[in-house]
Amino acid sequence: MPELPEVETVVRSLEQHLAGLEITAVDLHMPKVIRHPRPEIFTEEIVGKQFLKKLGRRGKYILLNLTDGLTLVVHLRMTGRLVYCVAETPLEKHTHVVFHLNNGQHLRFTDIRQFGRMSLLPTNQVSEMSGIKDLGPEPLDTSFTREFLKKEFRRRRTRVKPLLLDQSFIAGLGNIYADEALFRAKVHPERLAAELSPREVAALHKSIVEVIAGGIKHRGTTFRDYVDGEGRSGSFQHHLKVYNREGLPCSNCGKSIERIKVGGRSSYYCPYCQKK
DNA sequence: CCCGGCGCCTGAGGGC
DNA sequence: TGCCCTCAGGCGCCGG
Repeated sequence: MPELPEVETVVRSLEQHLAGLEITAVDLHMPKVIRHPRPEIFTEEIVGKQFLKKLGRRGKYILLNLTDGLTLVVHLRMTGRLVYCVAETPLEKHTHVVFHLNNGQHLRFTDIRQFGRMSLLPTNQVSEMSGIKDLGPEPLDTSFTREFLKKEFRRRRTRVKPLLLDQSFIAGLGNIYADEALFRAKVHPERLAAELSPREVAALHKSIVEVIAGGIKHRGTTFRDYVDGEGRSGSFQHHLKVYNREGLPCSNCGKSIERIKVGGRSSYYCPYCQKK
């Protein structure tokens, strides 16, 4: 389930391969993944364009910048993969889009669950795209300050876990990194955001930044589906303290990690270290 | 504003 | 070398 660190890793790994390459043809095996424009127009417009040196990311959205002022926006959702590979690589099952490149290689989009989507639009319209327009600050941006978190938490009437998953509040956190950040800050996922102490908010701010930076440093978390732009797994799963660790001992106190539903999502936490 | 629930999908894993 | 059911969770959408 690609979250900010996974998406950032994909972008960085693709950047070094795609710069300057031209898209010569597109095989569209699953037209519904193209959200905009209509599939036929999509192919027509993207063929002949080259990837720029600098690709981008906003929240969990991959921004593949192209010549002629266009950007290919890709969201991997749950099981999507965007991988650069030699053309001879056997077509993996669930390969929905193949971009042929002028060096004979491929950029392939595969997605078991078919939730992932892509759009082609003018670069200057990306920030206004639905899904991107309302994103909150990037956790690693200078705009994501302790004061921002304090101010926003104070006026929200919701529990802290769903708030961390709300992309219009902070961009890029998903279930894994939200649970890890809460554990490291010793905050119970069901606590009301407005009721956190200044000390807790400060700790949570710090732990969000640390856990996201740690995820990027270890090239993402791979449980099953996630790989980077070269098909390589990440290793942050070895550094997780609570996520997917139900019944295992807490690294801090030794008590058993528990799983509850908060806002309809699994939340892993330590009932001793993260008191309600 | 805020919440819960559904739909989209496939495959893994548990119970029997 | 089964079968059925639940669940995994990102996001858009809908209704209360």
